[in-house]
Amino acid sequence: MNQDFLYNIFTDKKFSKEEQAQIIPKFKRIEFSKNEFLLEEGKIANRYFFIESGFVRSYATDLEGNDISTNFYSFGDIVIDWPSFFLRTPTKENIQALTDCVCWQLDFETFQQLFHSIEAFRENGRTTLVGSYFELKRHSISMITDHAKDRYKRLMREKPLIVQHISLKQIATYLGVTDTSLSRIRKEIASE
Amino acid sequence: MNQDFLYNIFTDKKFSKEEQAQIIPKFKRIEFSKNEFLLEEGKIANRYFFIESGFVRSYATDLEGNDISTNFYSFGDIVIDWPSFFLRTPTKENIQALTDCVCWQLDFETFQQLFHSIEAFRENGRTTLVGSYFELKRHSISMITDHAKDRYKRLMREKPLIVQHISLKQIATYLGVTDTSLSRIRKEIASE
DNA sequence: AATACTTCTTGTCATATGGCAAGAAAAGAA
DNA sequence: TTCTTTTCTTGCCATATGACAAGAAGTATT
Repeated sequence: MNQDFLYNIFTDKKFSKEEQAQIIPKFKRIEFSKNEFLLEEGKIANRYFFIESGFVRSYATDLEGNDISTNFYSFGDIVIDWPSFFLRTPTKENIQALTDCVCWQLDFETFQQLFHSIEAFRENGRTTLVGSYFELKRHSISMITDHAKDRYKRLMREKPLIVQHISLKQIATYLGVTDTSLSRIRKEIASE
Repeated sequence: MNQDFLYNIFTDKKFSKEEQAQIIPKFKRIEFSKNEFLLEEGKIANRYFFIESGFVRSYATDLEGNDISTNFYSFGDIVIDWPSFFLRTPTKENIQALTDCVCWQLDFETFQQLFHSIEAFRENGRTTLVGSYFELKRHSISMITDHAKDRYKRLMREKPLIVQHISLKQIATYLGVTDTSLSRIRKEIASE
């Protein structure tokens, strides 16, 4: 039950000792086995997580039943379905452990209590959400302006751990290409 | 200086009379002429707006200097660069009036004061931000799963005003196609 | 080690969309 | 109105990427 991990999320720089003492003990350690779901499509996200170890993927399912990776998560990342968590609506995504994981979770009700009572906590939460928004927009613009190869190169540069640990097919849907194409792209890059 | 418009944004359902009285007078009416910028790349967004009338577009500029529409705004919409406004960083987008506009603006400092003092205001703000996130994700997934023609049809269905008032070129970059392609798509749809 | 299963690679061919350029149409300026 | 500029359409050809299928490589299971 070592909470050191959480002290690196809610750091001294942003939170007073008292605030840390109010926030950190509210998180509950939870383990997921490989392939287990952190959240399933259709359910309301009643909690969110920080990942201490392991890899996680979120994905949406299109009309033909193909899944599209929407994000990958690893050490230190927050895993949350923002719309479902805050709008209290059924999620459209699945979030699944790709490996065994250790996470720290907080439920919605506790979140609300902290959010409305601790200014630093809500500033921090807002910053995190806006950070996710920013990343999503970058990805979205990249889908328009960049070719598949450049998108893959950027992913390699910015999230090398993902590229190393996640299967080609799952990365391909994240980049908006087929696994066939991504395999060819990898080949080209290897011979550059 | 008729504030009826703002009472439809901060409705009775979500805000008490007292809260409305604290919030609404803080907004300042402002007009923009066609082509005027509400925000320019490189600057920090120190305010945001609600549009009472007119059309607005936000766009990013890629490496070759082409602009990519990231969003369109009309009556009742909030116009804000979330990352720049909240992270206090220079924006990467331009936001420009496509027609003469009437807006209501709130500056960051005033926003902060309201955000931290009125619970309903911050719940509302959070909801709005998450709504934007959700829309962005839908658009992003649509870029991967749908063909250009379907993306255009959806835009026609969901934002008919945009399709009617915004130029083909600007819609094209939003949909991630060339103006040439969009012109052909329109032709096909017309003959269906 | 042998079997089954999933993931990755590679070939062939198809197709959605891009690039470029020339007009046509529409909008704005004089 | 006339002139100018911008926006939109259309033709021709190029190309990035998809679809499908077969095999290879890797991983898991017994």
